[in-house]
Amino acid sequence: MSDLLFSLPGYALRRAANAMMAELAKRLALIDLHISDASVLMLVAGRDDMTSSDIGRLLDIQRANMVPLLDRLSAAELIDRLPLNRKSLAVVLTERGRAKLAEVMEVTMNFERELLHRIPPEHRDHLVPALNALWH
Amino acid sequence: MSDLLFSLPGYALRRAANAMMAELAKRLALIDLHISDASVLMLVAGRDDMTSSDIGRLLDIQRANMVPLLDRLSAAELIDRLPLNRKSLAVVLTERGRAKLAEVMEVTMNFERELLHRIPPEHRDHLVPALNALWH
DNA sequence: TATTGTTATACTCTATAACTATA
DNA sequence: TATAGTTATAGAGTATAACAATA
Repeated sequence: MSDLLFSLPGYALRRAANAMMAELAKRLALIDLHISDASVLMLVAGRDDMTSSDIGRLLDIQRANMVPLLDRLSAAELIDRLPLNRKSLAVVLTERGRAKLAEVMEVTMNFERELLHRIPPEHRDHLVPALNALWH
Repeated sequence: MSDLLFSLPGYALRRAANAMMAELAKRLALIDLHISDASVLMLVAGRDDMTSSDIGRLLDIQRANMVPLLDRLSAAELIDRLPLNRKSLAVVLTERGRAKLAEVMEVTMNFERELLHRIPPEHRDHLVPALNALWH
């Protein structure tokens, strides 16, 4: 029964995700970002029409939980919020935000390359399609 | 750049794990268990020599965080704690714990079967080996 | 009526430090 | 010296309800 647990796809998925997140969080902490911060910076890059609600829907983050996240990015002067109309605000990168995004890209791309490299070649190309089938 | 995020293995891993955990948590809540509770029940099944520290090491849960978890299982009378020596306690299933384990197995096996079934056949057998390479 | 942004709140999971007692 | 069990605490992520203002 003990061994059964470690053979379950769900358990392997959980442990792999936890290990990956812990490692990525450490690397992003070196540039003073949370994982969700980095996702938001990548998502709004080159756009000027994404609202807080839009971002939340795309990243599966509740509207209410976007508030402290965007406050944090705003306090670090990485984003501005520009009125789209009298109700909505667009989240856009500042100059400093674009510079930080370049750091995010370097950390992320190195990390993702190392991640894939740990997977035996015969399984490598199957991971993303298999994972996407579980949440798309 | 926005599209890049959704193509990253790390991001797919995170979203797939979150979706899986949310679904599993819902099903286990129907039998009044947290995900970690179910893991512990499966791990100690048929054994009488696993300490809290042993379980924590195997499941990657800090010793300190095992305390409320085992207190919860103990309060539900699913486990007993028997002295192994004057320092350590073995976590063992009670009669009620063995009955609950049977429910856990039914929920878990149905869930894992459905999970695998969502993955296209050509990718299915690659998921667990790929995931295991990321944390083993 | 539905949606946006927000406040308040609570719960789970996780991480660290420190302490006592025993190996 | 190292390990087991525990307490206390803090940070991070997440979920829900409610509100005012605007679409």
